[in-house]
Amino acid sequence: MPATPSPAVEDIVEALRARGARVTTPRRLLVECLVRAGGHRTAEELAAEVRSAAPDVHLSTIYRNLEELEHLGVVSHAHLGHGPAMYHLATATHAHLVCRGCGAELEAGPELFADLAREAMARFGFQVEPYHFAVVGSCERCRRALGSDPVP
Amino acid sequence: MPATPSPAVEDIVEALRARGARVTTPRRLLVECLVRAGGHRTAEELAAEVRSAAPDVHLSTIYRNLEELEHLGVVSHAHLGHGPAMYHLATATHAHLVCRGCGAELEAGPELFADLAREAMARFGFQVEPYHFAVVGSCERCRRALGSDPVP
DNA sequence: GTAAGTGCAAATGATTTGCAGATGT
DNA sequence: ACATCTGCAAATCATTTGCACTTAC
Repeated sequence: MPATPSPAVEDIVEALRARGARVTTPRRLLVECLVRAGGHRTAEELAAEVRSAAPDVHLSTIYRNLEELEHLGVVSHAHLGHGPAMYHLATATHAHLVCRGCGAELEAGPELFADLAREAMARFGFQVEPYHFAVVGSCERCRRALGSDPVP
Repeated sequence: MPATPSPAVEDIVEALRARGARVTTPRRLLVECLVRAGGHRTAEELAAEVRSAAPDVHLSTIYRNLEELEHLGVVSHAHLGHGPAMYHLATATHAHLVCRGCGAELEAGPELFADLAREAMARFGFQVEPYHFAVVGSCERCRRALGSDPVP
């Protein structure tokens, strides 16, 4: 009973079918969750959301489908810290600044990495994808709280 | 029987003692390994090296000591991919570019992140430590091999 | 002597895998 | 029909923790 089948959902389902993959209930529900979520979710969170519509869907099914969708290029995942990976639509890709002190996450667009990307390409022929891992550091508040780092 | 007690080892051992920590055999051996290694090592690799001198040292002891040394500021660790964490002396800190295709690692100095760091500070008051996670991307060879990415 | 450190075994958390049965096409 | 998917249980991998025993100081 999902109210409004988002257009994006149909596009993705279509891509799955085109690939010869089958469109099953758990798979469709997962895609709907990802589209509805917008931002990033852990596999466990996605499983919980999917289960609210189909209680028997197993975590391993979520992982298998996320992997499938990742191969398809529809989904990607990022590691924001020591916890579980975060999954999101490839279209919602963005970099993260994560504070080591309080865990706060800041989102940043690709511009932040423009210079880094250019340098890496010029010096190493290396094409940066700055989205897979977070950039760790400390936010203003935490630096003040600790007071240990004399800001350069 | 370690041949030449590196000066750095003694400095670190001294710092441990100053902190009230005890200087045990596994601890001293671990510090020696880290100094000798220069580059990064997994906990498992360090355990293997330590065991060649003291066979009963347990992995958990290695982890506990790495944590201790990290609190002391002597050691830090980085995540270069989906495998285990890499540990190294804090003085040997550097950023990594890891190729998603072939796993090749390139080391880069802090200059690569100068612009990113400045921007993050200016825009978010966020102090970047670009060493905890690798920067993922693809090296020239892999991009050519796949041929899929028309380089911009 | 005594608290910090150690070895071991068992727990944890995230993710993966093998397999028998269910299901989309 | 038949391969693909799924649910489940068990395995794996990196890391952590509880506990009784050692050891540095």
